[in-house]
Amino acid sequence: MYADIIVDITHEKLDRIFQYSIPSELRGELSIGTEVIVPFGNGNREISGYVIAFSEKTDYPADKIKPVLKKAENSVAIESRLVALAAWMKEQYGGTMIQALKTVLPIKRKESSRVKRKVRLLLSENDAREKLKLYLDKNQKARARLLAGLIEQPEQDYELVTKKLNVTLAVIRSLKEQGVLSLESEKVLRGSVKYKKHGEETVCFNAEQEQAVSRFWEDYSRGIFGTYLVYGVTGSGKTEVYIEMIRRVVERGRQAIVLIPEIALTYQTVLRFYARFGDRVSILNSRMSAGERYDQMERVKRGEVDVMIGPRSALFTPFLNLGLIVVDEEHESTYKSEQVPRYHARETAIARAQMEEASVVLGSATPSLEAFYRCKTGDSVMFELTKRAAGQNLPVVYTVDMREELRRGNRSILSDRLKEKVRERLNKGQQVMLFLNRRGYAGFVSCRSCGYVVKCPHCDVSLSAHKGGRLVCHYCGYEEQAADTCPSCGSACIGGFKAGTQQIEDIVKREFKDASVLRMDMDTTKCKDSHEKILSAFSNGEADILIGTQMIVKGHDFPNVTLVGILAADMSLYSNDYRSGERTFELLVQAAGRAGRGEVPGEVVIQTYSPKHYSIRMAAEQNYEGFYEEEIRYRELMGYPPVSSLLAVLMTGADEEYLELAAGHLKNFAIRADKAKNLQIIGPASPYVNKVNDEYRRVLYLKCGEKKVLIEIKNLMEQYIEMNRGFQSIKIQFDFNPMGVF
DNA sequence: AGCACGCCGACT
DNA sequence: GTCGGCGTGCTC
Repeated sequence: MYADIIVDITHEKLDRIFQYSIPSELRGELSIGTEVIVPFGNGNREISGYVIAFSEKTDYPADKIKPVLKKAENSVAIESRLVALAAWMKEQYGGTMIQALKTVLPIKRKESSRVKRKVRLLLSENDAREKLKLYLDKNQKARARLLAGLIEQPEQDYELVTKKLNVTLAVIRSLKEQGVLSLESEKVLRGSVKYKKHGEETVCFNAEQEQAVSRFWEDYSRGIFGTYLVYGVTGSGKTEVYIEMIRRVVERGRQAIVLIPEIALTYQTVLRFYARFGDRVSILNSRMSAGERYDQMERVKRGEVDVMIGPRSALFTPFLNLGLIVVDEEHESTYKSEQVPRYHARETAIARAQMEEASVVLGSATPSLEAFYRCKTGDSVMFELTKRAAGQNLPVVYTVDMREELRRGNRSILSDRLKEKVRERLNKGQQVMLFLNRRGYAGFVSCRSCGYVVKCPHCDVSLSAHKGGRLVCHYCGYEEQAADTCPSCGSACIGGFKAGTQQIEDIVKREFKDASVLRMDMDTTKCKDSHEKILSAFSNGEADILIGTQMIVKGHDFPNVTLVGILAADMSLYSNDYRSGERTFELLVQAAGRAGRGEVPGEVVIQTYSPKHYSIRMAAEQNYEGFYEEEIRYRELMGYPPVSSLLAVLMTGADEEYLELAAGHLKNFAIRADKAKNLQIIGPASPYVNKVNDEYRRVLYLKCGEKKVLIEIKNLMEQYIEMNRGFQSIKIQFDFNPMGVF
């Protein structure tokens, strides 16, 4: 009997099974998922690993097999179920088993995992240059390379240095001994949020809520663990429904996970859970340190927690008897991981629930096409909540055709109707929200004479103009000062183009001189709590108008907001992204939902250049089903998810020509591997953003009606990539049903 | 990742 | 010849 072990080191070459013999004293002690200490390599360094399977036979020479040393101390007995889930994720989303395990396993290293290693030059520039000369004379190439790199940029990340300059730890060490550089590690620790305990509330359910809970409970009691979609407009009391379902599940001695998009945005929701379940609730937060997360997981394992609330990663809470997973605001794109494995929390929640005999409840006011499609095909049961709990009415929506405005000679970003409405509200002492769709599009700087656009030297994106003449790259943070004349033709006609939130702030301030204005976007919320501060300032009535991007439309009720203006509703509509219609609809409905949350009925003004587009029309009518019908027809026609499956293969490399070549080879391989010829292969194409951080990118799309086929092809491609050394200098990632096109 | 091994230019 | 830097390959 041998134990198949995955060694806990992040490196692709070690991402495979190593077999160890099991000494007699450990027999029966080990199970799948146990963390163990094993001897490894020459000199038998002791490292940790996870048992992922047991096998009777081995292909490896028996005399070379070493025994497992012991179980890891304070070994987090990670549930074998989580290892199984990791295996499922690896299969579904690609990547290595190690990567999958790392996303699934509780964080065990107390603080050290948050440590970042940095290399810093200790010499002055002159001394360094002298030293560099010395190295070059001695023909010490690696040292010279490293030093030259450090002269350019005296402080760098360890990983960056080793990769970019292609030097090994040995080189860095010897330079350290010579006093040329220092290798330091930075610890990052942050405080947690404290939650107050509240008294219990009594809740009365309306008929729809009652029906949802009882239908769910009927199934649950009979041992039917299904997937449900709570489709309810904002303010229809979804949270109460979740809480009641969880209460019943917890009463049966099982635990529940509640996934929410971002903790800060649903602070009020969290408080409600806290009020109901007290300290049996634990909260995971993206701002928490590894140590704090670890403590939470320890509490979970000691059985002190019944309900875990948190973002995507909370899905992997090691509950022993998981009974229910709630995915709130299920349509949110933050549920899709941007790192390998690029899993979707909704799909993964459903998979985990099936493995552990638990139910899944999805909730949204604007369900994802995927979730709604599941209901149509009978894979999920839908509960509809149509009544706003407090009995408020839906807002009145006006659509303004901006082409018409232009024809009438209004060249402002604000339509006459919106201006008039804003003034009306200001006179009444009510608040207004102005919402700008997407920041990235606006504010780029171009030359009106020759058309030159100022771009980031490291990424293929235009720089955005900020206050004080700074030009900033939103991808890598690069900054430069804006030039007075065009660097290409010398013309003075160079300047900012279109409007970002900053420009709109200026325009609004000019238009409504007596109103106080707050702005909320990526720049004003960089600081830790600034997000909360701006929202609470607005909530307290410290400003009349709030201007912002996506982030102002989610969470937080502002009872005094009676007008919402959507400035450029179609800004994201005509990118060639297959989800743009869905995203536009979602945003518009959510933004409109901000109006009239108090007693005064709300109004919404949607400014658009394409008032006939179904996303905008249906959003104005608040008609989800109408939108769904149109959108699903389009997805069907084009073979996009959820009707078909789409696999994006992302390739990144520093050498563009070589990347192109490799991408072509991979495409040809896919064509050959697709024996039944039921695959549609598109590309390799240059993504919209062609270069990030000096690395070029290419993308290949594979479409197929059957997901199984795509997964098989993905597995074959992974093998092919591993076998051929030509792919070594290229990073390849798989992304199933990506959140957009690249 | 980390360690040993072996190649190759530089220097006693 | 030998010393030391640096790339390469292996780890059950």
